[in-house]
Amino acid sequence: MPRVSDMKERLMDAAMDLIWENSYGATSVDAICERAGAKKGSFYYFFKSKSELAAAALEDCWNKKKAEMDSIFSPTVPPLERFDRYFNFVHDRLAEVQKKCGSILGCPFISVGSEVSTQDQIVRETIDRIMDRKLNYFVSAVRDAAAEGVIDAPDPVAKARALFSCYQGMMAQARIQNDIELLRGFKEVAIEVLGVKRTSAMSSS
Amino acid sequence: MPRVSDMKERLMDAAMDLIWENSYGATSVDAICERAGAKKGSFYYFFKSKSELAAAALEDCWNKKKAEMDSIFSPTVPPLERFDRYFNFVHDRLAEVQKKCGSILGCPFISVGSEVSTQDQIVRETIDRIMDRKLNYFVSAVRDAAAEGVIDAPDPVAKARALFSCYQGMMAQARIQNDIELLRGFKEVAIEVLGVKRTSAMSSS
DNA sequence: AAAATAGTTGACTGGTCAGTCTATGCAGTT
DNA sequence: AACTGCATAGACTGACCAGTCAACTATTTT
Repeated sequence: MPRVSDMKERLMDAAMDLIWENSYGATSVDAICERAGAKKGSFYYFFKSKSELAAAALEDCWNKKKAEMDSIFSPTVPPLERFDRYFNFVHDRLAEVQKKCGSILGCPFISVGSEVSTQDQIVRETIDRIMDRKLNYFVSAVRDAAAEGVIDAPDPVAKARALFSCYQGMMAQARIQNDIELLRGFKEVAIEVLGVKRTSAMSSS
Repeated sequence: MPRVSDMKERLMDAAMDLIWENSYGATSVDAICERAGAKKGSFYYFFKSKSELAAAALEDCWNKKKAEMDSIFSPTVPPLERFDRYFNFVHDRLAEVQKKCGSILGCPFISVGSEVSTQDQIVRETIDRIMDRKLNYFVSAVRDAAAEGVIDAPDPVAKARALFSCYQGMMAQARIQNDIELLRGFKEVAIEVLGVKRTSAMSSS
């Protein structure tokens, strides 16, 4: 086999960075190439359009996060503690990114999804799929919590979806207001949304 | 005084329609002009940039909604019923828009806000202000509900914000999935987030 | 070393973008 | 009829946009 290249990776990473920080519409192919150190030709050698690259970049971004998600939402961890760990993890990650770029960027899937949903079916469907996979971690945790009797959840999917939406909403607001403090108190909101019984609160880290 | 023109209004309406249906980035000044039946010269006679028009259009959109909000959230209405009416109102409105344009568009402030927050301070601040005013309706209702004893709310602002985020998150998801059904069951979520006491549920319309 | 595969280069195209400018129309005032 | 303030017209600019293409380079296989 001839030489191998990491350019495809670099293009996806560059795209993800720029799209997350700015937006899909405000990110040009030229800008992506510049950041990746690629020329136009290379871009269109690996991807047949900007929208296909965006879909690939989002998918790739998810795949990189997946291992961490599996660890945080491991069935060996008590279900409510999974949420606790997850919210802390996201908070720390956003704070870290803020140091680099000066802004709270929130969840890229929600931002980009809202932006392109009516215009770009490829990207829309990719995000739809990713969000669904993300939701499933919540569903399992809610189910396990109900099985342990720490919450009541006659409809675990509905309850998981409620918590999920709530979290996504908070992140969108945090991005708009550029204020991470909104996410700080999310654990209390989660307890209320889940309807955690008074005897079995989450750890108070 | 010479002739009066409704062109400024028409430009704002056209901009709002296009931006809500597509996105800020995907909406060109030319497209706005075409829909408003205006020429470039008129556009730049009334607004000094695209971003200033967007801010004006969003502000104008809010002002048009304000009267309806005042009526829905009137202090003469029992506090929990205010939420009930509001969620129904938004649901019906989104369903109506869907008939015209084929998509569930969600909340324009959240979508546009997430899109432009890191790039356009004028628009960002406008949306920030609007969201805050919107939140205040929630805060008053939560306070009134607490005063009546139908919920416990040691921190009414936090509770209102939690419900608000939750609702915004659901709308963002409804847009991405193009599915209004997500909003149908929001009343039950609201009851849980607010922690409504079992004796005082919302009306079951 | 020749061939084949995998990746790179950068000039180029044609269209669209936000924004500018000068000329013009239209109504009420003097 | 001339003046004045508001509003419209639409051609124009130069930057930038996504995407194309034919020539080129580097590595491995035969």
